[in-house]
Amino acid sequence: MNEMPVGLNSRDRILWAAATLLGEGPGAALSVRKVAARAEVSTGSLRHHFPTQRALMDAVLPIVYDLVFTDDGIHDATIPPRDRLVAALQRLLAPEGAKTKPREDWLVAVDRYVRTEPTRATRAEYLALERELLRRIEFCLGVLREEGALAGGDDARRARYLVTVVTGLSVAQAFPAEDTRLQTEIEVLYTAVDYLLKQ
Amino acid sequence: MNEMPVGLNSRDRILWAAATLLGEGPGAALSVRKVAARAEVSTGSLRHHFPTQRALMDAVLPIVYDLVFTDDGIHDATIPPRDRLVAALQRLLAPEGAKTKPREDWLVAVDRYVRTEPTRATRAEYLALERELLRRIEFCLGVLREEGALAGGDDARRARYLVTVVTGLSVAQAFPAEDTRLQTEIEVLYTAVDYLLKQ
DNA sequence: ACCTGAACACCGTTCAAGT
DNA sequence: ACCTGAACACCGTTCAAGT
Repeated sequence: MNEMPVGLNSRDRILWAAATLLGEGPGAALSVRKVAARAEVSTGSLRHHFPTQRALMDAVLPIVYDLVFTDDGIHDATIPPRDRLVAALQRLLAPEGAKTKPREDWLVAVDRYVRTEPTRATRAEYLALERELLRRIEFCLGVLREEGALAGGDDARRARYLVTVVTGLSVAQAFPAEDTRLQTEIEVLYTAVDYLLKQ
Repeated sequence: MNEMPVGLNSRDRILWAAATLLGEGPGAALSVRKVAARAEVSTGSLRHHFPTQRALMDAVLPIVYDLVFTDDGIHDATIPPRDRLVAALQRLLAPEGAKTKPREDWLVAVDRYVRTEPTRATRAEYLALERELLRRIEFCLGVLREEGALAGGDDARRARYLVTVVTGLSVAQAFPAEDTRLQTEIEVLYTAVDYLLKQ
C-alpha cells in the first residue's frame, strides 16, 4: 500500500490520491469520497480545488500520462521499430506538454469545422492540420524505412491509414470509455502497426 | 408524445419504454426509474426481467439497430472475404436507409456524450452503443472464421481495432476533406482488412 | 413466475458555516 | 482563500412480501 508523501498541500494531496487510485487496476474508478478519503480531505475541499469530477480527471490524466510516456526518440535503434512507432503515434494522440484536453479539443474542433458550414479559410486550416499530422507520421515511417524495418509499399497510403487509426483513438479519448481504455488503445496501436512492419 | 401500444406484456412494455427513451434526443438517458415509470411497471419488475441495466441495454440496442440495418450480406460466398468485410464496415459507416448525414450525426453525438457532463446513465448508454457495434463486427469476423478465411487470433481484439478504424473514417466524413475522400476511405478500409485475412 | 415498493449503498454537487 | 460535513437529488441493486 502506498503511503501518502508528507508536506503536500491539499490540492497536491488530492492529485496524488487520484493518481494512485487510477493506478490500481481496472474497476478502481475515481469517486469523490474515495479520492477525498485517501487525500484525507473533505469532499467540500475537493470541490473547492476541482469544481467537477471532470476537472479533477483533466488535471490528473496528464500527470499519469507523463509518468508513462517520457521517451521521444523515433531514432533510438535500441528499441524495436514497432515500439518506437507506437510510441510516436501515442505522442500524437497526447502531445508532450499538452495543456489541452481531448474533450475540449473535440468540442472546439467540432464547433469550428463541423457545426458551421466551413468557409474556404477554415476548410484550408483543417486540411493543413491534417497534412501536418500526415507529415509527422510519414517522417516516422521514413526513419524506419531507412533502417529496412519497413516492407516495400506506399508510405503515403500507410500514413493515411495510421492517421485514421489515431483519429479513431482520439475519439475514444473524448467519449465515455471503460476503465481499460488505455490498455485497449495500446492494443489497437500495436495491431495497426504490426501490419506495416516486416516480421 | 408517443402513446404506449396496448396489449403488451411487462417485458415488452419495458423494451418499448427503453427504446422510445433512447429516441428522445440529448439528455434522455436510461435510468431504472424513468424506464419503469414509462413502462408503468415497478423497478422490481424491471429487475426481474432484466437483472442489470447492462442486460436491459444489451436487449434494447439490437432492437433499435435492427429497425435501421438489414442483412449484412456477409454470407455471400461468391464475393471474396475481404470485399465482404469492407462492404460490411462501409455499411456501418453509412447505414442503408440512413436519413441523417455524418455531420449531423456527429453534432448530436458530441452534444450528447462529450459537451454535457456525461452522467452515469449517458455513459452507460454510449458504452452499450459501442458494444453493439463491436458485436456486429465480431459477428462478421465469426462468419469469415467459419469459412477459414481468418487467421488464428483474438477476434475481440480485432473487432476493437476495426471499430477504431471505422470511427476514424466517420470523423473524416464529418470534417472537411479533399475531394479524394471516398477513394481514401476505401483504401484505408482495404489496408485495415487485408491485415486480418489470410493471404 | 411475475410483480410490488421500500431499503440499501452508492454517486456528484451544493451550500451554510467555520478558520 | 481554504476547508468542513451535512443535505440534496439522483443512481443501480437487493429483497421480503404479495398474487
